[in-house]
Amino acid sequence: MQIEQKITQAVVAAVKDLYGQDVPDALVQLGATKKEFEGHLTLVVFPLLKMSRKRPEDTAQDIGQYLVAQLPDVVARFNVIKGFLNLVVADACWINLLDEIRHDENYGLTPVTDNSPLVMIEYSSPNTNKPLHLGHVRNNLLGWALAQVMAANGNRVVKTNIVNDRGIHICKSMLAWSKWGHGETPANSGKKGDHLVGDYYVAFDKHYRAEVKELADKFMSEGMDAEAAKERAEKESPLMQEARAMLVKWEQNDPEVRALWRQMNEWVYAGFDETYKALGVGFDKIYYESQTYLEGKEKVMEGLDKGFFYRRPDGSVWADLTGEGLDEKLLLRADGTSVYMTQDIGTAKLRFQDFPIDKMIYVVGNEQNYHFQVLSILLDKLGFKWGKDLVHFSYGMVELPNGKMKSREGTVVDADDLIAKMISDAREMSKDKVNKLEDLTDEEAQEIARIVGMGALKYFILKVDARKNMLFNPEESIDFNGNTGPFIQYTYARIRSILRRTSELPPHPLTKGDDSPLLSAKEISLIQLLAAFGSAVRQAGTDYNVSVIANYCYDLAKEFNGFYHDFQILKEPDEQIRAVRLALCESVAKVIRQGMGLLGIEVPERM
RNA sequence: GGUUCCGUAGCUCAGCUGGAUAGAGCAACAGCCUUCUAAGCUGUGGGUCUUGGGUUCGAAUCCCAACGGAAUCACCA
Repeated sequence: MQIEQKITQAVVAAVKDLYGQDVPDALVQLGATKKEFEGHLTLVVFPLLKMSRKRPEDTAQDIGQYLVAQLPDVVARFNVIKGFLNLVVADACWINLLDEIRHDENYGLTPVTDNSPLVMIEYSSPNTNKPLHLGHVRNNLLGWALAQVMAANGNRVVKTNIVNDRGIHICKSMLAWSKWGHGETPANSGKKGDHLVGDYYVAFDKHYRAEVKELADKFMSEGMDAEAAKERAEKESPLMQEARAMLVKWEQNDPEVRALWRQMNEWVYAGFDETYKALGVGFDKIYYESQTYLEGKEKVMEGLDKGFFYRRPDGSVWADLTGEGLDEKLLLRADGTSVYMTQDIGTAKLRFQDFPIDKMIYVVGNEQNYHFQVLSILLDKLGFKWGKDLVHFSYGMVELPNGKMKSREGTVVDADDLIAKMISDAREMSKDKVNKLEDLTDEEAQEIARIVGMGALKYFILKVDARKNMLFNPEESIDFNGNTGPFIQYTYARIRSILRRTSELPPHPLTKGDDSPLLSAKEISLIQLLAAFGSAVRQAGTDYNVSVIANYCYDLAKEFNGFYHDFQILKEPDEQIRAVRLALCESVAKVIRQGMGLLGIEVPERM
C-alpha cells in the first residue's frame, strides 16, 4: 500500500479518536512538502479545525503525535509550521516503495481487458489536396499521445482517421494537373506525391486569382463597384466553373474523372504515409469521406420523420437549435446534397456499426468548437448513446511570429521540411560533441539523430497545454538544451551508460539500512517523484491533457540530473547504498521510457 | 453584437479539483569537465500573476465586471 494512503487512513482515525468526529477523506489534504522545510509529506490541518476546535498549531501537534505513536514504521518524526504538519517518513518505507516500483513491469499503467471501455479517437483527418503542415503535426502528435494515454488508463482504444478525399478542393488540383501537368508523376519527377498534388492546387489558385482580378477589373470598368465586381468575377470565373463541373462529373461517377481522382489520391496517400511514418503515428481504421458522405442523409431523414428537424419551403432540411441557445443549422441543401455536418453524422453512423463505441474523442482544432457543440446535440437527438458525451479534444492554433500560417503568403511550415531540419540539426549537434558517437557507424549515428530530432520536435509541441494557441518561430530552431525532449533523452542515455558498465544487479528486495541513514533527501525526492507517475498518467487521462506527462518527465529528469551530479553510483563503496542507487537508476530509466513512450517519443541508448 | 477560449518574468511556458516566500527553460552575467556522457550542474539579476470588486482563516487558482487577444456564428470542409 502506498504511503499516502496509510497516512490518510491514520489521520481519519486520529480525528475520530482525538476529537470524536468522522472526517471524509477529501478533507485530508496531504501533499509533498516544500523543499525549504524538513519532511516529505505535509498535512494541511486548516480543514480539520472545525473538528478539533483548537488552534491550527495545537491540532497539528495532536495529529503529529498520534501518527508517530500509531505508525512508528512510517512516520519517523514531524514538525509543525503554522497550520502545516510536516511528516518525515522512515527510510525503510521509501526503500519498500522503490522495490515495488522496480518490480512492476507495467508500473503506472492500468491494464486493459476485454471488458474495458472502448474509446475511439479520431485524429489527423487531412484533406488530400495539400501536404501536411505544422498544424497537422500538432494534431497528429496530440492524437497519438492521447491514444497512448487513454490506453495506459485501461481503455481499449481504436485510432481512426477520416480522410477528406472528395470535394471541390481535389477537383482544383485535378483540373490544374490536367491543364498544366504534362503527365508529371511522382515517379518521373521525383516529387513526393502529396507535394506534387499540392503544387497543382497552388497553381490552380494562382491562375484563378489572376483570372478573378482580370474579370473584376473588367466589370469595374463597366461601372460595378469593387465588391460586387469581385463577387461576380468569382462566380463567373471559367476555371472555377470547370472545377465545379468536374465535381458534378465525379458525383455522376464519370469514369475518366474518377480514374484521375483515384490516381491523384493514391499519390497523396503514398506521401502522407511517409510523413505519418516519420511522425511515428498510425491508425487502426481509416474512413474515407467519399464512402461516408452519403450515409448521413438517411439519419437526417429519420430525424425529420421524428420531428427533430424541419423542412423549409425550398426543400432544405434544418435543425432548430435556438432552444439550446444556438442557431439554426443546415443539414441538407435544397438539392438534397449533404453538407459537412451531414457527413459527420454519416461517419458516426458507420463507426457505430463497426465498433461498440463507449466514448468518442475528436481531435480537431478549436476553430471547430461550434461544429462539435452542434454535432453532440444532433447525435444525441438521433440516438447515439455516446453523442451527448462526445469529447471534442480542442487544440489551439500554431501561430507564427506574424500571425497564422497562410499558404497564399508562403508562410506555411511544411511538415516534411520541418522533420528533415530537426533531424539534420540533431546530427550537426552531435558532431560538435567530442568522443561521443565516433565509434558508431553512419547509420547508427543517423538513427540517433532521428530519435533526438523527432524528440525535440514532439516534446516542443506536446509540453504545452493543447487548448492554448502556441507560437512557433521558424527563424529560431527548436532547442536541444533546457526544458526539451533531448534533455530528457540525454538523462536516459546517461543512465543506460551507467547500467551498461556494470553487471551488478541490485538484490530483490533491497536490503534496508540499519541505523545509519541510507537515503539522502535527493534520493527520497526521486522516489517520491517516481511514485507520482501513476497519478500523472491518471490526470492526463481524466483531463485529456497529455502535457501533464511531458512536464512530469521533465521534472523527473531534472531531479535525476541533480542526483547524478551530487552522488557517485558505480564507485559508491557501500554495497547497500550502491544497490539503492542502481535501483533508482533502473527505475528512473524505466519511467522515463514509459512516460516518453506515452508521448510517442523514443529514447536512445546513447547520444 | 452572441457564444467559446486565452491573458503569469524581456521571450516561450508550468502551476489553476483554493494552502507556506508564484516555478522552469531561453536570453544576460559569473562559476564547474585528469572522476559513471558538460545535450549536464551551481549561482546572480529579472514578477502590482491584465485591472477592479467579491467569497474565504487563506485567491495566480473560485464568482462577477471591465480591458486586451484568438476562434466561431457559411447552402466551405
